[in-house]
Amino acid sequence: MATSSSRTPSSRADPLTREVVELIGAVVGRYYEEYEEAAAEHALTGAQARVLGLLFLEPMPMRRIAQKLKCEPSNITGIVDRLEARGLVERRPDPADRRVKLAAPTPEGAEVARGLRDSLNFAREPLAELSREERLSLRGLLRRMLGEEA
Amino acid sequence: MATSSSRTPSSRADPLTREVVELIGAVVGRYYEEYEEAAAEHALTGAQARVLGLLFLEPMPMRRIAQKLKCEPSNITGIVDRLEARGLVERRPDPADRRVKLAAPTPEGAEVARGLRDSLNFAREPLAELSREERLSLRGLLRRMLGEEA
DNA sequence: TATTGTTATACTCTATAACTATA
DNA sequence: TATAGTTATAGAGTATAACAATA
Repeated sequence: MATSSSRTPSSRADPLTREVVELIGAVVGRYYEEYEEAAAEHALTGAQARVLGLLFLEPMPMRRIAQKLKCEPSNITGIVDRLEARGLVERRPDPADRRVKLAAPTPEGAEVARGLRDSLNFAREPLAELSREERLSLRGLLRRMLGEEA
Repeated sequence: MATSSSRTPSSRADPLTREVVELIGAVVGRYYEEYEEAAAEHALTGAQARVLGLLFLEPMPMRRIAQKLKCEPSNITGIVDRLEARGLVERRPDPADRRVKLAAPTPEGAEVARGLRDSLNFAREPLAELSREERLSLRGLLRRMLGEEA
């Protein structure tokens, strides 16, 4: 299905779409960069920061972290190990199923997660260029792009 | 300058800005995911695909690749090694400075880079939700966000 | 002396496969 | 037997430090 889907014009997108894709790429690069910097300020790797941020929203089983991050469950073991060694996350037993371990942020972990989130909000410099009206417009367009999942 | 910039309100951004930041985060996650998938379809890692895409735009010295990707120059050696081993990139001497090695895509590398770019354009599904007018609007907003660099 | 690219080293992230303890 | 989490392993990306060749 990925190979020969009948028509595959050499220029797949009109210039406008192509340019918008490029601009999104630029935003992605910038966002990613700032996210990594914010994580590093707390001596965390990007992956560790993402896991901590996820658990800050809601404690969950190891397996579900892997699903959210779209990686193999075996990777989560090490990431949570390192977060746990730093006292930012803890593993709790699940009363309902003794196979399951629920990962949850410690109070200190929650504090770091808040700091991370705020750094990121603070690192929203690009948005400062936009007026309130423009941000409303951007919000609408991004919501449309992302469909109903957001 | 990163530590104590006087006022640091606990809620740094208004709800609208905060939501837009979240939406951008969602777009970033989606874009990144699709980029990695497109790279994997060509049996490339994300980093390899980024280097190849960069060289496709313009051959450049190893050092400059590192600057563009914001990583240490020593990392580029290995990435280019692997691309070169696959015949996608070659190292050329710089006539002007014999310390410098210019990395450039081979014809096959250029073809793969084109395929990658087109996959990415094709993976613009989210944009399909928007009308031409909306895409124009989005382009304007993204340009504003990114300042004059885009 | 300073710079370019490389090597050596150590750590993290990643996927795969095999293991354990539960269910 | 199936599932949750782990361990073991190997490959790749990353930063740091030291090195050779060239400027």
